[in-house]
Amino acid sequence: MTNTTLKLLAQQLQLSISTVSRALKDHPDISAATKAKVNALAQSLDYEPNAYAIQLRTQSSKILGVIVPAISNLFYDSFIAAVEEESRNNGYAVMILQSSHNPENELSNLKIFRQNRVSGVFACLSSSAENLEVYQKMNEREIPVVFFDIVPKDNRFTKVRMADERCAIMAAENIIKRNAKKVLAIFGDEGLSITQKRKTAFQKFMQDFAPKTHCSYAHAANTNDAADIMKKFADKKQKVDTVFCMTDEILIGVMKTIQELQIKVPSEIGVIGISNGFIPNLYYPHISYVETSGHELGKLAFVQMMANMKGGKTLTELTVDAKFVEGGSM
Amino acid sequence: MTNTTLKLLAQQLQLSISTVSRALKDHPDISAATKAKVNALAQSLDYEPNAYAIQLRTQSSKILGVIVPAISNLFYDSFIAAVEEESRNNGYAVMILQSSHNPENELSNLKIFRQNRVSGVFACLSSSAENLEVYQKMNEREIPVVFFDIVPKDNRFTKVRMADERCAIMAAENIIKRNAKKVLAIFGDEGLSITQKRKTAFQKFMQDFAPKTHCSYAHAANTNDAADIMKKFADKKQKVDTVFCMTDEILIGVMKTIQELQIKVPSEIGVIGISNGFIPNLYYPHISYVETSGHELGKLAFVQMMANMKGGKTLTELTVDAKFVEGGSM
DNA sequence: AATTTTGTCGCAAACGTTTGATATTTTATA
DNA sequence: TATAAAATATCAAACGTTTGCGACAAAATT
Repeated sequence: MTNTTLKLLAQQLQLSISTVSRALKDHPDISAATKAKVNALAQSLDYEPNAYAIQLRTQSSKILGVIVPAISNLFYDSFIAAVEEESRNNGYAVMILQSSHNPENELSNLKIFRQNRVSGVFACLSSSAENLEVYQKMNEREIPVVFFDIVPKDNRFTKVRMADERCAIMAAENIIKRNAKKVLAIFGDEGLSITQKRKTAFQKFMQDFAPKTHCSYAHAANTNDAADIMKKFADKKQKVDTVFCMTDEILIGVMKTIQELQIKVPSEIGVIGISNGFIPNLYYPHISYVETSGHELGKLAFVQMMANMKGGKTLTELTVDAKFVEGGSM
Repeated sequence: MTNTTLKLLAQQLQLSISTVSRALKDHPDISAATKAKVNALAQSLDYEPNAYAIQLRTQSSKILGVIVPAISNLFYDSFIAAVEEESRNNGYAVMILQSSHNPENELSNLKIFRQNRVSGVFACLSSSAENLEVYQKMNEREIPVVFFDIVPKDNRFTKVRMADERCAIMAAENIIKRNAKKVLAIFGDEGLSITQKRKTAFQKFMQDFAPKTHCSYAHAANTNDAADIMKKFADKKQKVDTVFCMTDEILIGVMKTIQELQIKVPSEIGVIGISNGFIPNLYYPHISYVETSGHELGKLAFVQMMANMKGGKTLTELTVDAKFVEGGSM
């Protein structure tokens, strides 16, 4: 079955293509009678405007691109969900590509976006090795880029992210409030700026406000690493009374060890994390956490995108605030 | 900055547009010398073919659509991830839309796909009220549809899904092996065919092979429901010794109650689920589960899509097999 | 009655490609 | 040396829209 086009409608109605086009868009030049006829036929023939032709003609697509390290991730999936929702409500469709933490994929994904002439891209850097010229090139082509979560240091770009320092400090506050004496703080990939920000803020805060609290620092690349680290610090000699987990992956690893060794929470050990809340609520008692909402971030990113597309360049760095959610683990 | 087009390249090289086009595609008609020149200029001017023009001209897009109830979901996110990966490796980009379990959204999403002339769509039904004419219309327009997970009964369509009956039976087998006497089996939304299939198979198997085992059946719409149900069955009078959870959501709820009441797993209660494995491994001991891999299903769906796009209609219903993964909860 | 305004509609070019047919030059064959 | 064959490059139409401009009638204004 051949697709119905403006031309086809025009032929059947003995009208010109332009008249049909205008009728369908409710253009004032066209009489009500004609509009009615056109709409009726379009309806019965299932006319669907060809987005390609429109985009080619108008040089503007209604598609936004999202690059994410992985779709299957508790934080990014909710970010994507939020962006998709906002987009759809504003007449945009979303194209999602994953970089799998691989800069090469990131590049080829960007290429796909360029070829599909997306009208904007949300990007999360896949590695600490920032390859920014590509993004700069996007901007030169008037394709706004909004970075999220893992953002470049460079301030030629628009960025939205969690209030990383605030998150870390909030966690530290609650650790101090618990009157912890020996703290284990496990952070993520050392290469990422997000890690550095959180760690620096945490460290400084602890030194300033609880100089007598002994803090150990560790980095875990994944869940198993975190479980191992926790194991090491759970033995008699260096037993810690509070553990801070920078990510969900780390929290999961830590909890694995805690459950395995049957350490009591919160009496024997206090646990606090940074999370969107899903994982912390899986345990009993619920783990206390500083909330970072992928959903919120997605919504913020979207308004930034719209702002960038409408007005001139708004080279801001916005953060979404964090809040502490009391579980029963502290 | 204006985009570089074939026309621009042609002008600068004093060649015709068609020559440039053919040179870039390594067409045998064009001499090596010309090809070299063209490629060099294209490179230095960052030429990117305009996907819209190509799609308009060739009437075929390199975009696939995915409709999913929710992106932020432990099963669907891995399905999406797999489809995206396969697609990218085959030169396709993926457009993802969520229906939020709402048939209306499902319809408008399909519209977006039609207007963007996607060359195929993966669809997961958003409700038991199957609105199939729309999908039939897609097929008539030669846009293949591959249903996944929640599929229509109608056999005019291509479907891939988990081997639902097998999953349930495998779980039942392991329950019998444990020598369970009082079983609580919690299933999901009663309206979905996937629930019916699993429940029927489970029930029949238990009756046939362990007629003396007492089974209670319940349905939970979400995590909290499951937690409540579990609470009811954990009291003295009707204490169960084994619980079967049809979904991750249910498992989470059940485990919440189990942790809260400090019931020992597996000595006091055996727990078994159907899952992709992420959630079961969060607990200690790991929960035994029948594995249903969204990733596997995604890969299967993709090959079905390719088959449908190449050859004629292959109206098959394929299932991906399940396997039992021993945790320590049985 | 002559002129202007208003209401409808059509013409044609453009967006950036692809591709069958055709033209031109070079090389090989008779 | 003439002629066929091969190599190379060009022409022009088409894909389905949008949109500035012009055309023509009927209605309104002088």
